[in-house]
Amino acid sequence: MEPPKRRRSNTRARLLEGALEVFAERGFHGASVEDICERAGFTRGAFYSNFGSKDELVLALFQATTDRLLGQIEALLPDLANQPGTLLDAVLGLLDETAPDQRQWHLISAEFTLHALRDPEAAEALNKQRAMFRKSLTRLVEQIAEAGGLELTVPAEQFVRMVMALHEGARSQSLLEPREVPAGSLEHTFLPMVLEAVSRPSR
Amino acid sequence: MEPPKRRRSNTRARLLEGALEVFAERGFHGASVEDICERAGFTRGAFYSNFGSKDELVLALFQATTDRLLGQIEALLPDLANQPGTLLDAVLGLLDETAPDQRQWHLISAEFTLHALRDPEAAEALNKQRAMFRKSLTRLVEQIAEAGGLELTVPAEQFVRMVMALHEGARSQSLLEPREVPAGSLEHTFLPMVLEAVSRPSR
DNA sequence: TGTATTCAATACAGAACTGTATCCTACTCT
DNA sequence: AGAGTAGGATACAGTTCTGTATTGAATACA
Repeated sequence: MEPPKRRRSNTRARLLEGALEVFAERGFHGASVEDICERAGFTRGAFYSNFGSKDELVLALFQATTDRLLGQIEALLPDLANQPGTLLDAVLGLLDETAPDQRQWHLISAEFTLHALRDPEAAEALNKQRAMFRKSLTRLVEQIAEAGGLELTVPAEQFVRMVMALHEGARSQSLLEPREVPAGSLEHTFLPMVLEAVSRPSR
Repeated sequence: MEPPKRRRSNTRARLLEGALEVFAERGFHGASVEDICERAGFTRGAFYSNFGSKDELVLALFQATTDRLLGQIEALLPDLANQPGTLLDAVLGLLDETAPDQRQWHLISAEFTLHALRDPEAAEALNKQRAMFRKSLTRLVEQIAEAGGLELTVPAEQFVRMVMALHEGARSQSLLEPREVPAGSLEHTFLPMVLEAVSRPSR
């Protein structure tokens, strides 16, 4: 058998993964601890040996996704900043590649957001995560703009907020009506216009 | 005492109202039938005398909000279409005035959407409601554009989809960070640019 | 005025869920 | 090889929730 530490952390990881799936399927309240354990191939004994409560699991899961997000950004940023392609390709690429499974990620993300809108502590955690993500995107925008000889007429962060807002709303529509709103269609139609409107050649 | 029919429908209305509040506070799964009854000032007897189950209540509540929305739109459209103001003022005005309590409406709306993303039947109902709302907005846009001598270079419905997506994402940010993102700020900053980009004087 | 009916309250049965306490198994370390 | 330990399974207690069945009160109607 495996050494115990690796075994334990593996169990924990599988429980977190199971929680991600089950939360996406049924929501936080709708998913029972037993559902999660079953999905991960364990019983509640394993769960309470790794987490103090369901609430604690939610926090841990949030932290885990935050860490994963951070790691992915660090891995992707250098490529996107230097490699060819337009500013928007880079920004939308980062948004998409950090959410490999669009549907699951959106469900979890919406669930977290809803939770945060009701719980100030969760809101703080979520806002920190979003601020971090936004900052990465903002820097990416600034770098590419400068490299391309462009100057923005609004703060880059404001522009990024707008992109994130549109992306979130558009994803919701795409998931609800995949035929009518193909993924990314709204972004690709309108964001070039916005970028055009807020940028000019730097002197 | 009241005549029984009025009494009954009043009870039903109060239960729906209570459900709206409690759902907004705790979410669908988090709110128990008893919570809802207590909020409305009744016991579960009243509830099961008016609704067959919690699921049925959710459907009824959705239908009720849909009806309310429809009524409000009909009341507002004539004013907005004819009275002065820009196209964007009219569109954003309609979006805002149909959601008097931004926070509660967003919570309920997000909850419904999440529900619909997991339940095809709910998705169909939600899509119908959204289609109706979108159609009203689209016609409003078309009317005002024509009256103002403007021509859109993209389908009006596509433009409206984009406005709705941005509005939804922006509202989420505003509720999470009211100080950093005042309500409506993203829309008012960027939508004029988009409109400028997709419209031209009609020949 | 008396009877029937409607609506909501109360009492209750059954299910599901959380969290705890105990036990068992497999690995570690000497 | 044998003792100790950690991780996970099993069994259980207590709570909470949904939904039903019954009861009581107020109104309509004859």
